[in-house]
Amino acid sequence: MVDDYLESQLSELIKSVSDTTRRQLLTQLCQQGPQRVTELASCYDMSLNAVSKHIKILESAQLVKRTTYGRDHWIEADLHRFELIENWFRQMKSIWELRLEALDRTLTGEKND
Amino acid sequence: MVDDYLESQLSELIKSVSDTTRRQLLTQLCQQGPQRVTELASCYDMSLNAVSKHIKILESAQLVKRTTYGRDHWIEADLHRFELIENWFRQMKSIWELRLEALDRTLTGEKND
DNA sequence: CAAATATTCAACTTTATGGTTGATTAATTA
DNA sequence: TAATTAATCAACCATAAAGTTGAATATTTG
Repeated sequence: MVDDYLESQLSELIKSVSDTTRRQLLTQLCQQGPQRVTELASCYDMSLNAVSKHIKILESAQLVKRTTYGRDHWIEADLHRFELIENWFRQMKSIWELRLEALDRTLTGEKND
Repeated sequence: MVDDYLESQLSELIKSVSDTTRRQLLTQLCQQGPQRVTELASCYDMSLNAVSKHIKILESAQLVKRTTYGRDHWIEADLHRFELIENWFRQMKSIWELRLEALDRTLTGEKND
């Protein structure tokens, strides 16, 4: 009964932002706007290839999009997909809080009898 | 200038919810309240040990807490730490949206000159 | 056209992750 | 007290993840 597709989408999305470098890349892109791969890479203490891979991971999670002009690839943040994750968190918290409130009512003693 | 401690806390938290089984465990705990390890494990198609490990991961991310009575360990969801993740998402989205709005103003043509 | 540049692809290494089984520890119950 | 039960620990395995280097592929520029 659990939506496997949503579940795996959620896993991919969450994993993609679980890495510090990728979170930094996203921050950088949100703050400074679209940038080329080499530009992005210059900020990190790792090979261009490593950064290129991180970008591909963000891309396949649909958190960035790529536009290619000749040999230059422009990478741009696209946080629409954040909604999926945020919904999950919101939903979890509401279930959790509901139980706590119900428990609280029980402990305080139901007034209705 | 980046807070390394916060960063690694965030990574640990996000990683801990990036796994489907752990998300399911959390859901189960939020919906049904505290449960023992064996009870929890009975719902999954994997060994008790595997589930026990998942619980430990959630525990060290401080998303569940454990209370021991004799040989029974009661596990309870505790989503207070969600705030950290939610703050990050909120902050990212606001940076992203700010840039988009600024860009939009630019394209529409600044009225101020 | 040759050299330089931007990027990815491929192969490899190391370490982390998610799972297993078998043994151990501690608490309960018959 | 012996057997059962709840849970972890330890060692292991397979796969995934994060990084490296070197080569390949386009595109641009001198």
